[in-house]
This record gives sequence, structure tokens and C-alpha cells, in this order.
Amino acid sequence: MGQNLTTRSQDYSKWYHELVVRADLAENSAVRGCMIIKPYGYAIWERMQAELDQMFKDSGHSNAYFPLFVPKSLFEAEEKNAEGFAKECAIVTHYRLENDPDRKGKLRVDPKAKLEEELIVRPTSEAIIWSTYKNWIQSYRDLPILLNQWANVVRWEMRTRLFLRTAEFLWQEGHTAHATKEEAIEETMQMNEIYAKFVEDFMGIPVIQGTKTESERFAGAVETYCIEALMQDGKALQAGTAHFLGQNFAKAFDVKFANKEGKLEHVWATSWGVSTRLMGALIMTHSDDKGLVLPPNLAPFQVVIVPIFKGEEQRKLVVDHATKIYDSLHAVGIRVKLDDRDTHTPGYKFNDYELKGVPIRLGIGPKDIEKGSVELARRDDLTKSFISQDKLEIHIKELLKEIQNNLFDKALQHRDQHITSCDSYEDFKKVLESKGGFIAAHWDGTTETEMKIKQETKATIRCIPLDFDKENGTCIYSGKPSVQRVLFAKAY
RNA sequence: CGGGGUGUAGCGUAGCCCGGUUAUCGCGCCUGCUUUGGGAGCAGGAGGUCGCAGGUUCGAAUCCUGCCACCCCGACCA
Repeated sequence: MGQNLTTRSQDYSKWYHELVVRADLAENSAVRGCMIIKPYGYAIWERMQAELDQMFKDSGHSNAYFPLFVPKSLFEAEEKNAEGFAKECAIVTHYRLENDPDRKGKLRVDPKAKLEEELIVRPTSEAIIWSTYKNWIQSYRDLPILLNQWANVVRWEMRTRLFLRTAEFLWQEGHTAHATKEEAIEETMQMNEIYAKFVEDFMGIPVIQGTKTESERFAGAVETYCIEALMQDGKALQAGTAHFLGQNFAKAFDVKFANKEGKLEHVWATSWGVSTRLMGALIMTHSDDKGLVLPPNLAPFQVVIVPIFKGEEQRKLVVDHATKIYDSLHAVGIRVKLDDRDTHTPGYKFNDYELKGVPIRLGIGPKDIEKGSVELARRDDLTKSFISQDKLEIHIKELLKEIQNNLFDKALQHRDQHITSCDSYEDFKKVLESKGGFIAAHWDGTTETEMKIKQETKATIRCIPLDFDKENGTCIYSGKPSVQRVLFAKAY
């Protein structure tokens, strides 16, 4: 066994070890490249789900659910999409096992139970959804369709990496159908904007919005919008994508609608998704050597109360008092946990909640009860102070906001310090090796140049940022003219 | 799929080269007492198909063959 969770980066390996093995976030299962998400890790995912789901609904979307299996004939309908995923599919070929006559107590696949048509375990659901939309859409009155599903998908990657690239992962995928190109593009950009807002405001991770180059684009998309984040080790991570699919899927699945003039047109499509990869982004953005650091907006509990006592008599006194504090915080909507277990020492709990990343810890013992104070420890800056129990809930509400902002600001500062403009290839390579991070450089717009740079440096174009100003220059590699800088980085 | 590595208790490991009593140590777990304001101490205890299958041998965790799984590097990718 000896599950080794290290990766290329030393720092990252430390986090994995701390967080995955000891923080009970998750651990690899026996299934190749899959992960078990333990309860505390799942609680974080549930927080993400809850917030995102509300944002989707607020922007007019509804949830639905489609099958896990995609018949091969449907899967291959959109050529580029099929080609893009063909090399990483799990395929169901049989539907029954039988006793193995040669090995007692063992099972084998029943050769008689071969499926007429193989089923693909969805790597993404465009195919099955568009073959369904075909039957749901006749008229412009049926549009738009704005659906999302929370689901698991399987991509049989050659190489997996916990959280960032597991063979099976949880995600949400939105699939929308529109009457016009403009409306579909607007939807794509809106969803990318929602992702950016969620990741920045709730997860405290600053992102750059942009579009992907042709080679990095989703298979079957006309344009891929994305949010890119920068991890503490200087590597970039794609945190979410929103695709404008044009009419590619409508044509592949023959989805037409009658417009107001009575003419048939293919519908316009989008799809968008974020996954449990975001939990990896969270870990790699905020964590330190003591473990996870959770932004208050996302934390399953924002405050933990640790009572300190000796003996049963004190325990009752202190826990009664701690319960009152719990009630006052709970009453104003703070997610709070009171850990009154007597099976673990306070010191153990202090360390445990630091590992779990709880933003604020309150310690209360007999001395505090006498003085009317409480010990408050912040996870973000690891400071401790004694504060009055008076108006504690108001103070903590403010502090949670402050911690949320502080985490975002720290990450933003780190990110901005790691965006470097380079005007020569020499400079580009030097910065990439020594400092890492994003490099803003001119590029001639060709896939050929992009590939050569990738081969030589391992850096890829993360995105063409939406908010970069137009600026004439020359490509750092080919010397050909360029109208805008793009962002390069080594990426996960 | 190529190259390299690892597999011993829930976790981390020693032993393997050079075969030989009852398989080492730490964490964790259980019991008791003392503890409890930063991962408690002492005493006692439980827990093992040494990845799987063959082979060599009087004797295999150790040597040989095959298989499997996992990790790292590459190609591929959210």
C-alpha cells in the first residue's frame, strides 16, 4: 500500500499529505484513479453545490438529470466531440456475470450477454442531452432551454491526479439551447461570469476570464470561455469553462425549430461546467503547512467552540456556558459547531480544526467564565486574542467578512505578483524557470507557434484574457505581428 | 502505452543484497489509573493470507518465474 500522494511540486505534496491523509478530505480508493470523498470533504462540496445551484436558478436555469450511459451511435454523432473523448472512455460491453466453471467461487463475464450496441459511460453529456432536446424543440416558443445537471462523469485518463484529474469526478454541467447566436454567446459569457463571481466571492480565489486558443478549446465548441487561477506554486489551473457550441450539436443531432416566419433553423447551443477540481484549487490556493484554510463563505462550519475543563463539575459549567455562546451565534446565522467531546484533549482539537481549516476557533474555560472573555484564534493569520463575550456575535460576523476578504486579497496579491510581461523568448524562458506564474506575451495566433512553445518550455496558452487592452506587438517566438498579449503558464 | 520505482497491521515503516527461533519500530486502536488553556503520561493488551499464483529449498517476507495493483516521469487531459 503506502499510498503515495506526492506530485511534482514539493509544496503540493506536503498539502496532499496533510490534507488528504490526515485531514480526512479524501483518499484514493482501490478503483483506478478514483477518489473517495470523506464526509468533511463532501460537506465542502455541498457548500459549493448549494451556492452555485442558487446562482444558476437566479439566472433562470433548472436542474434535470440524464442517463449515465450513452449508446455509441449517439456518442459518435458529433464528430469532433467524439474524436476528442474517444481515447478516454469507459465502455460497457456486457450486462451479466456468471460462475466461472474453471475457478470455483469466481465470476466471469458471460460471453452470451454481449450488448448489441456498446454503451459509453458519459465523459460529458452533450450527446445524450442533444438527442433528447431534438424531441423537445419544435418552435421558437420552446426556446430557450436552460438546464443543468449535477452528475458524475468518467474520463479514463492515462494519468490521474487526486482532485485535479480523477477518472470519475463530480460536476455540474449546464446545457442550453437558444434561437439566436447572439443569445447563446450572451449565455456563455454570463455563465463564465457566474463562475468567476462564485470562485472569487465564495472560494476567495482570484481568476482571469478569457477564451481558449483553438488547440485548447473543448472538442466540438466554437469558442471556449474559461476562468484561470494561479496556485501558490506558480502553476495555473483551469477552474471552470463555458462553451459556445454554435450549431455544431444541433446539426449533428438534427435539432431544428420553426422561427416566427415559419422557417426551420438549427438551434444555437452552450454548455458549461465546474467540477470537484475546484476543491483542488481551494487547497492549492489557501492552504499552509498546518493544513487546509477555508474561506468563511465556504466553510461547513465557520466557528468552532472548544470548551476547556477539568473534571465533570467543571465540564458541566463550561459546556453550559459554551452552549449559550453557541446559541447566540447560531441565532444570527453563523455556522457554528460546539465540540464538547471529553474523549479528546483541547490541544488535540486545536490542531484538528486547524487541519480542517475552520476560520475561527473559540476557546472557553473556567478562567474565561470568570473574566467574561473568550479566546479567539484566527485560521488565516494564526493570531490569538482574548475578547469580551459581550456582543460576540456582532464581532464574529465582522471578523468572518474580514477573513474572507483577507484570504482573497492575499491570493490576489500573490497572483498579481506572478503575472510578468515578457517581450523576448529568452526572457520568457528565464521567467518561466525562475519565477513561474503567468506570462503576458505577444503571440502570432497560430497553433504551430503555440505547439512549439509548449514542446520547448511546457508552457501553454492558458487564455486570451477578455480584459487585456489591444496592443500592437510582435510574437515572442516567430516575430510576426500580434494585436494582443495572451497569458502563458505551466498548468496542472 | 513507453521508462523508472514500490507493495510487510488502519497509517507510516525496518528486515530482503547475504534464506534459519515467536516478522521490527512509531502513530493510531482497546483496558486501567493519573490527566485536560496547543496533538497527555504511565502500565498492560489486541491487531499480520509479508500484493497474488507458481517454483527452488529441510526451511522463503528474503532467491527465481508469471501476474496484479499503486506511485513518479513522459504522451493525453477539466
